[in-house]
Amino acid sequence: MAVTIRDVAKLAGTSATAVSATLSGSTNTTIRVSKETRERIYAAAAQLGYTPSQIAKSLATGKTKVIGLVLPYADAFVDQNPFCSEVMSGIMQEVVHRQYNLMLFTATSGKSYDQIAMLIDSRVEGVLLVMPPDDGAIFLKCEKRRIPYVSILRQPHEGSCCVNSDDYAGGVMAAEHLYSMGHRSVAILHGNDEVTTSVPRREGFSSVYRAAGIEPSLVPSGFGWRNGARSMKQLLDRPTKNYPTAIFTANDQCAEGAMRVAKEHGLSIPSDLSVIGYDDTWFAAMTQPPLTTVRMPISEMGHCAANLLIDQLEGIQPQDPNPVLPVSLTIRHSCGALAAPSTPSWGAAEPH
Amino acid sequence: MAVTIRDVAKLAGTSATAVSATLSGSTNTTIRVSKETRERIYAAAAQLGYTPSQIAKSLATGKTKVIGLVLPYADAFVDQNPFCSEVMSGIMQEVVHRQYNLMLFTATSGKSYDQIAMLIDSRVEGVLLVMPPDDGAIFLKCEKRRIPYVSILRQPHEGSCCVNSDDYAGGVMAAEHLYSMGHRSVAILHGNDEVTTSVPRREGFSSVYRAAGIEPSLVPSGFGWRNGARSMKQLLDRPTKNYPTAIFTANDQCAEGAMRVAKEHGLSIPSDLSVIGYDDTWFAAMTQPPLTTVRMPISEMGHCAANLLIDQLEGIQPQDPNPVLPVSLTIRHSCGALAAPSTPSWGAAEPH
DNA sequence: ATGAAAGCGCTAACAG
DNA sequence: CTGTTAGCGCTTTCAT
Repeated sequence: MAVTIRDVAKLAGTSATAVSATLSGSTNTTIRVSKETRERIYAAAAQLGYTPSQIAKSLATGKTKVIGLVLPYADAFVDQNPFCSEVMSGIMQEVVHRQYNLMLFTATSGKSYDQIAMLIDSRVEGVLLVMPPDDGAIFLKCEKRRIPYVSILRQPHEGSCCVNSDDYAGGVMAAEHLYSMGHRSVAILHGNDEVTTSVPRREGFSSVYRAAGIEPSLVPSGFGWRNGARSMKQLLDRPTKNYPTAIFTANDQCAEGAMRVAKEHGLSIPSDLSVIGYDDTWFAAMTQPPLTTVRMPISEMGHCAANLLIDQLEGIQPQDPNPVLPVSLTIRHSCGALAAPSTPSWGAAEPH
Repeated sequence: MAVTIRDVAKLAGTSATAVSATLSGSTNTTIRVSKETRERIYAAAAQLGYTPSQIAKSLATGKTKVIGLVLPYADAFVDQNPFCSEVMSGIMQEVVHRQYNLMLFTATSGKSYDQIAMLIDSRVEGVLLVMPPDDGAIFLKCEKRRIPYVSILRQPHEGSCCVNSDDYAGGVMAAEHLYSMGHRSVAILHGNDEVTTSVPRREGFSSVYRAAGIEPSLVPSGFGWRNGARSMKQLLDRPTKNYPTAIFTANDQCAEGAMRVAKEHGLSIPSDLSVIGYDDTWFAAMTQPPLTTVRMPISEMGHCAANLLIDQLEGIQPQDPNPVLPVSLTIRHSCGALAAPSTPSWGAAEPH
């Protein structure tokens, strides 16, 4: 069928071994081939249009050069959020750079994250897990089969790498920004606690306000725009004097939903209400007004995770098994200084 | 190392052949095993925690059950457009449903679409090509190596499947919608001609207006919001009487850019300007006002392409090698009837 | 109904 | 420097 290493060897008048050593570029062999035979081998290979069978190579070496990427499936998160594309993009960069391949596993509507575990087989040397469920069956599988894995967005666990960004610092940054602009009555539209990022973000945010004796108002929300819209409606159902002057949202989509409702309600942003998002995916620049948001280094996290995993596969000890990447603040136009410090009409801080 | 078929055979007191036949579920063998041995095999396999080596299986059978997905890389298109996520999602659905696996190949910033061709090897039984360059080296490679492929968004070519949606009809729908609302002076912010969808869309659109003796004004634009913004600025540089009352844009992002500029310029949408987008990704519902847009059945196209490819791999002749999926119109709030038919102040049709 | 043996295409010891 | 030999783990005739 296909042209094999032996066909090449025959044409070049040499052995399969020589061809293998020459063409596979494996360094650690004792095999050496003279320049001349090498030339003949190249020529023969070219003439025959030889392409090595990665499968046979994998079977022989036990290495596949393939890593698996497991993506979650949670409607709003995956479907309406550029997050996954962006991590994937970061991962891809690194994967091609280090000469690996990516195999994709997604929890589609039919299959849950755990069912995917079943699909991971010997073809995959290691896996990248994005937002894995904390108690996922997938971990057991990987451990039993001794498949290394690196998680993205997961609480650090003993004996495995987890790549995160500094959510607490992100919350702090957001709070400091709002506080410095004079906002004293603020609300947090936060994601649910199962998502690892939710708690530290709101803790970081709250810590700043608490230091000033203010307790931000907590509004359960989520990572889709509908969540933001719903939460904003709740906020607007309060008596006017309890309106916050600024809100810190679960992510950019949530911010959009909240802003939309606020605008429909006649508030203008940022003069009546400041809104700060989270993530800073491309979408953040698309809102109206463009969103001031905490930038999570998403593609960098992808890079980092891929690197960590491949290092592990190649026996390199990771410097830091649980890197926490820094976040930053991207200032656009959704936050503004409080209209006039003399007019605290919009509401006062909610006492603890 | 790993537990093999022979370990299972030994424990079950039978041969590798029997185990293979039992566990691989291959139908077309002459091998039969009695219920009893089968039981013992299952038990042994379970006890040992046996998992078959797909690699060895692939080497033996010549089938890998893996298809490759090749994604393009064009900044605005991939980075700021949910299109890729949505096709991928459609593809994944079908791929897992038909028990295949997906291997990802992306043109990252470093590698062009054609360089990716080099990476496609025997591990992949077939490939899915999204928006391939029309003269891509990848086609030659696939043909030489006899790897079946199916393209998404490519002009139909002899001897290969191309999945498209009905761009011409999409243009017609958009035009009819605007025309029926009274718009007589319209502009098309179109994508560049290299992208296969661009021409039929604007042809379909124009055909409707031409039938009424009106030639839409053509403004070169593109698939990113910046393109839309730039084109809108150009439009606004015209003398006021030449302003169109409605525009048909390259896609939803382009529409957003155009709307933003229009709004900044003091126009309100849709009362001063109607805007119609294309694609209807989730983003279309996020704009302000929410966008009326032509819905391209993106994930369906993914489904369709995956199906076509897998059919081919399994020797099933495709009904239609070049399916054209229907589009539809999603009406939101960016288009409105012309203010008053008696006030054609905004401009008149541009004569051909 | 079952097993032995011969590969799939490649790599890696080991001998020359 | 180079070739021979023996697998990697599975499937598949072909005998039994």
